Parts: sequence; structure tokens; C-alpha cells
Amino acid sequence: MGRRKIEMKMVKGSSCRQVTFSKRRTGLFKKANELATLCGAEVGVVVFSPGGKPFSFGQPNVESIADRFLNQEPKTTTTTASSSSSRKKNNKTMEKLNQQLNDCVKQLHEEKLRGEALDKGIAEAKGLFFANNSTEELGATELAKLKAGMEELRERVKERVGEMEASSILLMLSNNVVGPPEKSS
Amino acid sequence: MGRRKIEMKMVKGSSCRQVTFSKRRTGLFKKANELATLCGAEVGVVVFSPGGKPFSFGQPNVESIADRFLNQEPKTTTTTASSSSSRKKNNKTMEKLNQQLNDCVKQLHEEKLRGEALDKGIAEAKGLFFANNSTEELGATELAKLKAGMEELRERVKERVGEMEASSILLMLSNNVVGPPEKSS
DNA sequence: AACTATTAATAATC
DNA sequence: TGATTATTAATAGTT
Repeated sequence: MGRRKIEMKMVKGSSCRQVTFSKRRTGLFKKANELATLCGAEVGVVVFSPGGKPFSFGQPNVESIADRFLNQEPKTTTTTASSSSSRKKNNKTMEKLNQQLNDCVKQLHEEKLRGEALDKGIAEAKGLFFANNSTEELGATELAKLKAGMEELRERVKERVGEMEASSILLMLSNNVVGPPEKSS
Repeated sequence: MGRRKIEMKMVKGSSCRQVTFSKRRTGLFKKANELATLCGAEVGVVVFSPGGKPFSFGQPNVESIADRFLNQEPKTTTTTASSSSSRKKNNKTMEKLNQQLNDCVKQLHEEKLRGEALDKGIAEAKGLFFANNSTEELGATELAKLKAGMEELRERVKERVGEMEASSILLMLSNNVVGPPEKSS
């Protein structure tokens, strides 16, 4: 959500990285606060900067959250029917497993969506490319258009570099080749 | 950032609140992950739902972050997993959960590999395509080669229709255009 | 540090 | 319940 889409890789340049860190840390804490406020949840966030400096946000306070999480003592019984004292730890483990499973399923779904998007883009590009079945009939005019198209293409795509570019490339290439019909042969 | 601006007050209606909690918890964890990735920071987030259910995100893991924050010192503790004999039913459930988790992790890994392969192919194709910086110098000879290349391309690719085609297309196209250097203008 | 052009998150809706 | 869409909010690059 900025002037450009950025890759999810370590930001190069410690200066830029520091700026990004500050901005995003602020944003993260704001989100945490909103979650706590809107939903009445207890939220704790701890961040260590690349330099090792600690930052924290907590509702009501980080220590209690962290402590509660680490000690894993269920003080508020939830919808679990009955529990003996020796099973609390077990239940906790199961909760964690469930949580991990949920997270994994969610991630898997997202990955599948991403893969499908890539497939779709590629398929679309292929379709456009091969929709032009008149390769054999390409005359000098069409070739000239293709040349111009490639030049324009390079300029345009230099600006934005994203995952879907391959399809854009083929799309534009196709458009330029098929393009406005002119007489050939 | 939705259809409307919302007040920063506790959401009324436990149902709506639950939905908001889920969505925003997901969003918060995503932001935390991005901060960690982009800035190389260590981030730990713990959320207790209004119902008391714990959720957590950690890079590299919540425990170490929380522990480090509380103790303000690096500390390595070994967790002992002990088992008593009166938990067979629970164990079975846990086994199932574990199995599901393993399957999911495996699938996720495969999906990620697939996505990465697609990314790689597209990136490679882009690189090859734009490595040809001499578009402006394309002469009649090169254009003829391009034409021939496209024809050959169509023939070849008609046989094999796979995911990696887009990159092949661009690769071959690039090769045919750049090809063996001949004199031009 | 403040400012936009854009992207990303998400409230309401389907 | 999960997917989609219209809008708002976060923020990347700029000044």
C-alpha cells in the first residue's frame, strides 16, 4: 500500500529498513490496539529491532500477557465439558495443535489461490498469443508493428515489475502483432 | 477500510465481534510477519480472544520472544514432554490432529514449491526477454528470424502444453530475436 | 517529518 | 461460512 508494491524480502539499505521498521512497527501496534479495543481481546506484542532494541505493546500490559502465555495455566475454563487436573496440559497441547492446523490450512488455501492466479495469468497469455494464428502471413508491416510493440513494451514494463508481467508481455505482444489489420502479402 | 468507517468501540453483537476478531487477528499476524521479513526483526504476538482462547504468532517463535522480553536475557531452556498413562483417548485425538497437521504441512510445502517454480519461470522469462536491449536495432534479418522463430514456436508448443510454457515462449522468442548476432543498421 | 499515489485490509454484502 | 466488493486505512516513495 504505497507508491509501489514491494517484494516480501529484507529491505536493502539499513536507512530505508529503519524507516520501514519504524512505520510498520507503529502500524502493527495500532492494529493490535484496534483488535483489543474492538473485540475486547487481550493483546501483547513484542518486537526486537534488527539492532536488538525492544519495543512492546500490551493490552492491558505485555508482562501479564507474556507471562500468561508462557505459564499456560488455563484460569478461565471455556466450552470444554469436563477436565481433570492432569489433562489441562494435554488440552493445552491439543489447542495448540488445533491452532497450528488451522493456520496451516489457511496458509495452504492462500498458496493455492496464488498458484491459481499464476496459472490463470499464464493460460490467458497463452490464449492471446496463440489466438494469432496468422504467423505465416506476417508481412513487413506486421513485423514493424511487432518491433514498435516490443519497444513500447520494454518502456512500460520497466516501471512496474510484478508477477503478472509475463502475461502482460504476451498480451501486449499479441495485441501489437495482431493489432489493427493492415494489408499484407 | 471497509464499506464504512467504524467507531473504535467494542463491536456490538458477539457474532459480528467474532467475525471481526478472526479477520483482524489474521491481519495482525500477517502484518507481524511482514515486519519480521522486511526488517529482519524478531516479532512475537499473543492474543487472547474474549473467550480466553490463545492465539500466537512468533518469529522465530513466541516463547523465545516472550521469554527474552521478560528476562531481558538470552536463555535456553529445554522443554520436557512427559506422558502419563491415563490419556489414551486424548492421545488418539492428538495423533489424528498430528496426522492432519503433517499432511497439511506437506501439501503446503508442495504448493509453495509449485508457486516458486512458476515465479522462477516467469522471472527467468522476463530476464531473457529484457536482456535483449537492442530492440531498436532490429533489422530486417532479425525480424525475419523472429518470424521464423514464432512459427517454430507455435509448432513446438502445440505438442506440449504445460505450466512452464509462458517462460518457454519468451525464452525462445528472446533467443530467436537476439540470436546469432548479425549486422544491423 | 509531512505528503500523495497506490496498495492492502477489511466492513458489508452475497 | 466462505467468497466478493466497495471503501477506508496503511504505507512506499517523494519533497
